Amino acid sequence: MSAATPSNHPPLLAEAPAGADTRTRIRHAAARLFARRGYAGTGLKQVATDAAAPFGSIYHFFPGGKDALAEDMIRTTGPQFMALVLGLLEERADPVEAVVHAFDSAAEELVADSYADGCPVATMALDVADTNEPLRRAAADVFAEWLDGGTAWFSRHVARDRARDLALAMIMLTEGAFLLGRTTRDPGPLRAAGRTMGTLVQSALDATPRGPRSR
Amino acid sequence: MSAATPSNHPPLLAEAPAGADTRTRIRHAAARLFARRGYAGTGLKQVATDAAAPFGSIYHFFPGGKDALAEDMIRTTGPQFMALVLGLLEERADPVEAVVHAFDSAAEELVADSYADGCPVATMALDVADTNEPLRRAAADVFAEWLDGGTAWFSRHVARDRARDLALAMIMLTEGAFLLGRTTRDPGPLRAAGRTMGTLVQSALDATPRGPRSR
DNA sequence: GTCTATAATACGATAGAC
DNA sequence: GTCTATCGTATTATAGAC
Repeated sequence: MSAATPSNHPPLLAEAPAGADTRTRIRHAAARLFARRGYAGTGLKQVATDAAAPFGSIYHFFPGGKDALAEDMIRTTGPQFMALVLGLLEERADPVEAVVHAFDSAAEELVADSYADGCPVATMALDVADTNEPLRRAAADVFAEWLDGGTAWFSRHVARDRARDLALAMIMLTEGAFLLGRTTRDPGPLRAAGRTMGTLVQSALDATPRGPRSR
Repeated sequence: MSAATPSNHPPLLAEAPAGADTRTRIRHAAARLFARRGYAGTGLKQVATDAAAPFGSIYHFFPGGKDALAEDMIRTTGPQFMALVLGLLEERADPVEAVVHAFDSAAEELVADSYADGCPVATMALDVADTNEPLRRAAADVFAEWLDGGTAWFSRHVARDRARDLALAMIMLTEGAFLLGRTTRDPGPLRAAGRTMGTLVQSALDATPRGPRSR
């Protein structure tokens, strides 16, 4: 029923659409660069170049400068990334198959884009965790939303406290798998993370003998 | 038997010893800054300042400049970090208790250092994965060593293919937990990762009815 | 070996013409 | 709103005195 689109994944970090306006082009270029090169490693000059926009336009649309652009990027790509994962989970009805499938799909995409794009907020989060409090909070808010959303999803199958731990494990395994996958240029970690999540979901299901929600 | 030292953890990213020579002071200062602020976010001038060393000494001891310093940092702190984790695992005889205890200890340390220090190579790895091939390879080598070491450790209790997946899960959960913990300023993810690893090890043990090694 | 001065370049940010 | 020129200030790296 819900297994609709097989794999027409949203671009997420793709270039801006053809006739996009300047502001949109800047946002897309910044998202790509921040995700791939980190906060300090991204220069606004290159953002303007990649966006085919004049340098001054960055400060016209984002008066807060680099920090405003970075916070906008974290708060927009964060929810998009969660929506993408939740969409993959919906492609399989069985929860064990769903998590395995989601990670397998992520593994395919990582290979497809030459190991360039993983989690759009992880690099930024580590870069700013100790140096930029507003950006750290933005990343923390994103992770908190992910945890809520993941807990809600797993709560359809297991008790809430177990669902929360499953959601946490899902986020941590995703982040760790992308870190290893991008660094070693190997989709294996993502697939292994899928197998691991399958085991964890199965264990939680086994410990939840009744119907979907126990309360 | 092996449960010797309770928690006298090595410093890892601490300042250089009192009478340390210039080269050692530079290495320690660079390790701290690279781990906390990332590759592009770390300036060699500040490395010299923190090391209480003249700026030119950096290029005297590390003719390769910033890249040489960074690669040295990755290849030295990487094995140190694995040794620290393996040491924590040795503090409990039962493998399930061992992984739970290791993550609980890591959670304590993260709080103790005000959420500053997590994995010393993760931030660097994400920063350079797409921009600096030699450093990316250095980080990949470190992760490969961790995987081998972790597989060997879990192979004492379960079959080798299961041990490898457990080691992968341990690395990924560790990285994900430090990412979430540092970003949200919460030791909860590390403790949750410990519970999750405990579940996984128990599942693997249940599937390995015979003695320690099945082959 | 230790330390300083400086070169060459890139950065974020701003001013101001159009 | 679009675009360019420029201001300070960082950066990495080097040259050279001591």
